[in-house]
This record gives sequence, structure tokens and C-alpha cells, in this order.
Amino acid sequence: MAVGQRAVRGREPEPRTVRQPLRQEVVDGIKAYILRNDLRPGDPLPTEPALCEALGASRSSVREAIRILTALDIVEVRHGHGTYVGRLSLSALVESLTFRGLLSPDDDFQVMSDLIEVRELFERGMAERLVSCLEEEQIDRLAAHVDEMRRAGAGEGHGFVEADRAFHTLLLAPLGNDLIGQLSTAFWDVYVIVAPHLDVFTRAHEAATIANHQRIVDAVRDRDPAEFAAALTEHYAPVRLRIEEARSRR
Amino acid sequence: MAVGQRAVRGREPEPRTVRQPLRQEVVDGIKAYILRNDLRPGDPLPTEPALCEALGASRSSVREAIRILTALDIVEVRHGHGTYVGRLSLSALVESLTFRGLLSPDDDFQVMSDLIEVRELFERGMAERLVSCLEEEQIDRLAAHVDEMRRAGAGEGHGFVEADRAFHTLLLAPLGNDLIGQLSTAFWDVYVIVAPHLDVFTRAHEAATIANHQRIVDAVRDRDPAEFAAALTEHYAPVRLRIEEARSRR
DNA sequence: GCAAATTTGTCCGTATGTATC
DNA sequence: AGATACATACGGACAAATTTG
Repeated sequence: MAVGQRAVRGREPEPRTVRQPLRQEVVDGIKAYILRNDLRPGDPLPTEPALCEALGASRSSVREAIRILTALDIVEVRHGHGTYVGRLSLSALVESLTFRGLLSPDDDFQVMSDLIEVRELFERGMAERLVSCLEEEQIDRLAAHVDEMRRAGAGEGHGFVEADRAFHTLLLAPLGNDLIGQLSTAFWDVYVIVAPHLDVFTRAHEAATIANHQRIVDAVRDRDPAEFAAALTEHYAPVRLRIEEARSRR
Repeated sequence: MAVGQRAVRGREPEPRTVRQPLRQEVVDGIKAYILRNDLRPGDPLPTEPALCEALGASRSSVREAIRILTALDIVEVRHGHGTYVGRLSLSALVESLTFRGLLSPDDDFQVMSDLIEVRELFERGMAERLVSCLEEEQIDRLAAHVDEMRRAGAGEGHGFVEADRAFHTLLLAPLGNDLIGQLSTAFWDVYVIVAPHLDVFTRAHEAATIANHQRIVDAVRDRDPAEFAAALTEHYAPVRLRIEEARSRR
């Protein structure tokens, strides 16, 4: 009963107009609500029943819409607590690219190869700006991460990859371009997740990896963009090589 | 056929283990089904009732899981027809970045500025390779797009933006790195959607835009990477300027 | 062109798990 | 510890879209 709560649908005179699903209207409605009230990540959203009434949809439609927005990190849900504006991260990109890498359409390793190439492009393409932008204090922190990798290299690998991730994050931080940093981090995440599934040995040549990181730090300290770019090439070459090795093993 | 029998819930002995929502298990189950059967975009998936039985979940949970996978373009649904493997595009990135650009936390225009910078980095960073890789036939097609922009420039703007998009897509195509091309396209989409909302006049200086595209084509034809890079700088400078203008208007 | 079958879309009612006060 | 507010999950029913005979 009470089927016609919502504004009557289907009064669209245009035959060309394909009517979109109700949940999509709810998605747009929630987006509009956030924009209209100028909410920020972490701000609370109305409860599910409130959204149902406000948008004229059932709980099912509202919940499906929330699932879509959650996948995009536009909305974040805490069970038993409430619904909030999400962090607007690039988590969806990670999910999407990770699955693409695992499914591997034609060439199993093209995705990985492309990924590394873009990361190298970010750092090499910004070489001049990075070398001039990085301040002494940040360079010290980069060096600290290299030390951290040396310490963690002996033990198990968790600290090693964390330090590696932090190193590259910090390296791109002074650009003032959040997008580049977030993309680079996202690609790093995808690589770390997918590589083991493709028998790419991420922890091979750890010593060489550490040495190359050190070389990058030294180049920055010397404010030498050419040496910086060369160090980056040295750093990424073995990664590319490992992907090629794994590719040829199949 | 069987997607995989779910283990009975609720007998988890570990109190520390935070049990993930059932729909997430369904998400993972559907992903695993695609990977296990090595499906490709467009391949059919089991019907909703079949997934319910295979994964031991109700239809609501299965549908919410499908919504999540749809948002990531891992799954595609056709009403009244069936569920299929999605195209694995970067549509989620477009959605995510678009909303971030519209919400605009601190600086309304930082997202747009970052976006353009990355696109320029892609094309400038690949200047040498592009200049040497592009074949005569592809250069002719680039020139054709410039002509198309000239024709469409007089009329309404739809053909213009399409030709612009096609130009940059084709420009990055010969790299053999699909990720770069798709990212560039995604950023282009975000820019076109967000710019009008921020009063950035995308169609301003159309003549200059066409002239710069022509200059890029000429540089490629002459196999002149330095001129190519210079032309790109010329091309992106006014875009950056328009963003700055819009920023200062607020 | 119509009608039936199949499949997804939407709704409702209810019960359960979870976090906060 | 109890109460309350909220999200999670289930099952059944009907509507809408698509294909097929």
C-alpha cells in the first residue's frame, strides 16, 4: 500500500529519455545534500529512515545508494553509529586497478608495468621542482626512512614496505599537488597487493633498493637534478626487470 | 558453477577478530568467481537468486554487493536482462574526483589545478617518446581532429570538446601504456564536468586552443621534442590562467 | 503484436547486531 | 547494566524491463 508516496514517475513525455533507477536519484540526492550543506569529511548525514522520507525512497533503495557512495569513499558508515561524509580518498581507484591487475586481460603484467612507469614519470618529471623544493628538514626525514628500511630489512618485511611507502610519499609531498601524491600512493598499494599474486618478488634485491634510496637522498642533498633523475632510473630499472622476469616465467 | 559455499557465520571463536559485513564476503565471493572462471568484460554472471544460494546470503546482501561492484565497474547490470562483468574502466575515479572538485574543501580550485598539472606532466614527460613513436598516419589523424575543432568551433560546443578529447587521447595512444591514456581521459572528463560549476570558462580562447593544437601537430611532424614541449607549455598555460582567474574572482 | 518467462528494481515488515549514554 | 538509536540482514511480494515463442 501507499505505493505512490513519491512524486509520480513516468510522466516523462520524451520517449528518448531513459528513466534512471530510483537508487541513482537517491545517490544524486545525497550528493546534493552534502554539497548544499557544504559538509566536510566526517560530518554526519541523516539516518537511513530520514533519508528515506526526504528522498521518497524505501530503505532498500537508500541502502543501495549508500553502498555505491561508500565504494567511492563519498560516504562512510559506522555500524550502529551513523552515516557520515567519507574521506574522498582514491580507495576506489585502488580497488578497481587491483582487480584489473588480478584479472589480467591480455597480458598479465601490462597493468603492473604501466603502474611503475607512471610512478617513475611522476618523480622524474618533477625532478627539478623536487630538488629545489625539498627543505633540509624533509631531507632528514627521507634519510630517516632509509635507515628504517635498513633496520627492517633484517627482520620481517612489514616495516620495510612501510618505510618504502613512506619514503615515496614524503618525496612527492613538497610539490603541493595532492593528486600526484595520492595517485602515486594508490599505485604503490596496487603494486604491493598484486605483485605477490603474479610471483613478482617484491623483496628481492633489498640491499640494492636501499642503496638506491640512499642515492636519491644524496642527490637531493646536493641539489643535483641530473643525478636525482639518474638515481631514479637506477631505482626503477630493477623493478621493471623483476616484472619482466615474472612475465617470461609464464 | 558453484560460486563457493560460505562458511557458517557466528562460530568465530576469536573475540579480537572483527567480523566483516556479510555483503563484503559476497563482494569477495563474486570477485573470486570472476577470477576463478577467468571471465572477461561482458561475460555473464549468475542471476541474483543463484548468487544468493551459492554465497549463502539474502537477496538484499547480494544486491548491495552488486551495487558496490557496479560502482567500481567490475560488474555491470542490465535491467531485466542480467548481470555481467564490467568494463573495468576508471569511471569510479571520475566520480570520486568530480565530487571532490565540486565539494572543494579548502581551496576551491586546487583539485582542478592539480588535474591539469598531471595531464601536462603526462604529455611533457613523454615528449621524447611521443615524438619518436607517433607514425605519419596517426599524425594525420591528429591534424584531422584539429580541423574538426575548427569546424565545430563556429557551431555549438559539443563537437569541439569531443575533438579536443579525441586529440589528447590519440596523442597518448602510441605510448603503449593504457593507464596513462585512461588517467588522462579521466582527468579530462573531471575537468569538463567541474569547470562550468566553478565559472571556469572552458570555451574561452578557442582560437588560441586550436592554434596551439596545430603547433603541437607541427612539432610532432618535425620530430622536434623541444618544440613539442614548448607547444605543450603554451597550450596548458592559458588553461592554468583561466583557473587562476576564476579563483581570484571569489 | 501479444503473452509468457526470466531477470532486475522496489517496497514492506521484522528480527538482530552494534555503539552510545 | 539497561535503554535507546542506528545499521545489518532476512524473506516475501509486486513492479518494470527484456527476451522469446
